[in-house]
Amino acid sequence: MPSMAANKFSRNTHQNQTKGDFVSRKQMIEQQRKNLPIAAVERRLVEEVRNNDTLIIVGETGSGKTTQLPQYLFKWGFCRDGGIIGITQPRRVAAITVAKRVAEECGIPLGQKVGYAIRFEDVTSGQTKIKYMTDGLLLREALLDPYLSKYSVIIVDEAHERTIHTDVLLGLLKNVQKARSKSINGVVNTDHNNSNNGHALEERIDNQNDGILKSCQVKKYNPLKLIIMSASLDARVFSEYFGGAKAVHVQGRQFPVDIFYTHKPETDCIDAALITIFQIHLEEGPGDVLVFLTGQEEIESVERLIHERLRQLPECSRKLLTFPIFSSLPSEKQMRVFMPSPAGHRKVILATNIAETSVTIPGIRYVVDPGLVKARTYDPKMGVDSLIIVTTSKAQALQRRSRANFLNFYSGRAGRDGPGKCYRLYQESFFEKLTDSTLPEIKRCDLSNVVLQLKALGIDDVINFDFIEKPDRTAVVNSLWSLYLLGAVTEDNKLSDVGRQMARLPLDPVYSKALIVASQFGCLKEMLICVAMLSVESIFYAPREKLEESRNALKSFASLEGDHLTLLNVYRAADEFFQKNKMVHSEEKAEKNLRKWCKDNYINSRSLKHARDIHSQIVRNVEQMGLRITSCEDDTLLLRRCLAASFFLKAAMKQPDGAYRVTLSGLIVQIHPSSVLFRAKPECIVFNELVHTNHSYVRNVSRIDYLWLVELAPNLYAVQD
DNA sequence: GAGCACTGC
Repeated sequence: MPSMAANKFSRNTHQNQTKGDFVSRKQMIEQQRKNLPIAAVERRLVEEVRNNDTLIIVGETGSGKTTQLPQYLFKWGFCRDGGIIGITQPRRVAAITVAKRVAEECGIPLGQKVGYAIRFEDVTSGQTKIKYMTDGLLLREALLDPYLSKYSVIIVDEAHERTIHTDVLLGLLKNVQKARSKSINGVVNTDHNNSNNGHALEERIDNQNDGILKSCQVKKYNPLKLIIMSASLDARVFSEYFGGAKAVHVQGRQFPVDIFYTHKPETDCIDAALITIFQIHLEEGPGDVLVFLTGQEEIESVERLIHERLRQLPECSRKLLTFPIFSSLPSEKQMRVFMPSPAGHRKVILATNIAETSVTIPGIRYVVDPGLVKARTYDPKMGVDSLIIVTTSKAQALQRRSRANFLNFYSGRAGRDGPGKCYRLYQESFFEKLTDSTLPEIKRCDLSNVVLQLKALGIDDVINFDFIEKPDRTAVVNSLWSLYLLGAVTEDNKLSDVGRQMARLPLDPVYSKALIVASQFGCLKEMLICVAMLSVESIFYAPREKLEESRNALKSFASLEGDHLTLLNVYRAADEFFQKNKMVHSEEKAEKNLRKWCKDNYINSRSLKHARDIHSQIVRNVEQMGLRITSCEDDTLLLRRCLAASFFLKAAMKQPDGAYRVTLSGLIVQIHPSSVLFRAKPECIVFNELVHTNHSYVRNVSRIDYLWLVELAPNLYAVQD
């Protein structure tokens, strides 16, 4: 009996136990590594990397490419000249968990040879040779070290996801690679076809610091090896982008999943999902169910309907438990999906696409996929974000199917308990019509930050930048225009000194500018808090069943002057509570009490923590920039004038019918119901977010005086007749 | 009267 053996074992001395565990664990890891599909092609892969400056690796999930390839490259000498192997991930959790696993495989503590770096957390050291990080972080590093000189190999993982960071990074790396190989050959590129950006990088280094270029000519950077890893159905896009780079395929290993389609099109997705859930529950063998829904509202109504129908079933068939999960759900409630179901019970997890990649839930055998997703789109002309429900791509459908990882969890062996099952609530012919992959993010979001970053990297001609896929031209032009209005670029489209300062801050350009404006107004202390709070997801948490309580809690922080001052009040109250606690308790205990305080006040503690982290980071940033952090104390009028001076691009005037007209675009909008000004309806407002859902809503709103706009942004505003 | 998912020296 395994459990008895374990008991006996634990009675051994501590030393023996550790040693015994260590040896067996080590052997187990060795065995697992050898069994990975990628292990069979180690030598070949290393040869391909040696022979190709850029290599595309297409590996299905379960191939082991993310954990193994960096170790192979290290073993075969790709760090010999002191270079580092950098591996980028689109998500923080992935960077952390993979780094931990690789350190364990190497049998060394994390942060030595193997480490990771993400925002707010750097677990690397001088010895680190294999560094996992987020792609956004590598972009930031490039601002300080345009040649990315410490890396000998950069691996861009999950490139098929085509996040905005990945796309910008690919363009940048292409330039860096070109510039570094030129530094060796000492040859000026005469290839006019594509020389624009490579030159830009050199010119920038020329202009900025002769020392760097000289040292680079002397030092002669090693060529940069680039590896693009993708699980894409189609490697051609990457290969063509990198001048016909070689692509190799690595086999994956997935647990078998049977796919079922409907016979006819479904008109009511919620109803179809419910029927499927109960069909699985009543007719199928053990295993939990994962249902993909579009948002919180849909999740909550499906949950209600499941409970209603359960009550109509006989007692013995009611052993079904529901667990919602979506991003704004507080962490402790999110965690519930990981609890094993009580004996004899089946779990149904109702999830948004958070469960597609970000959260891996063990024990799922059945996936229900209605084929829909709520996605963000952006209208560059109006500056409006929209959340619309669209069909998934084929790649998304495959990803959802792969979440049926039941066997992985219970036995680690395929085949023993039969395959997983994926129920697609549409017809097979419908699947064939889906697009291969999701529209890259760069085609559907505001680009002012991307444009600012590229300019800070010395790429002035952003419109002609060699993107893997060009963003909408008007989106780039409009970003340039708003950066010009913010004073970040000059009339001849060059980065200004203010723009260079703004680019150093890890914030939306409008918020970076607000800090600079606030330092002139003497309210930087307050603006640092506002901007940190505006940079995170919703601070307030209002569960449907406790709407009244949460509304009362909000009242104690609410300011009649607007959401910005309300957010400031929340931050100050939380900070005061925390500081008082720290005087009598340990830091850890104080943090725990703060989480409790958040819960009592219907505040999302994860969001608040994030805001506090951002706050301390940008405080350091502005100090380095030499800005003085002065406070306006209780002069909220001054602070609101500063908000007007900072957010003048997003102002709106009340109309006779109570709606608002956005001053620059003419768009008619409503104040979002979550705003403290929802009922007050002041004459003139500034706001930070414009999202179209059922209506066009503005969020994070403050009351201002129209005359302030005339005074503080005279180029755009005149006295009204 | 309402909130897809990520990310930043």
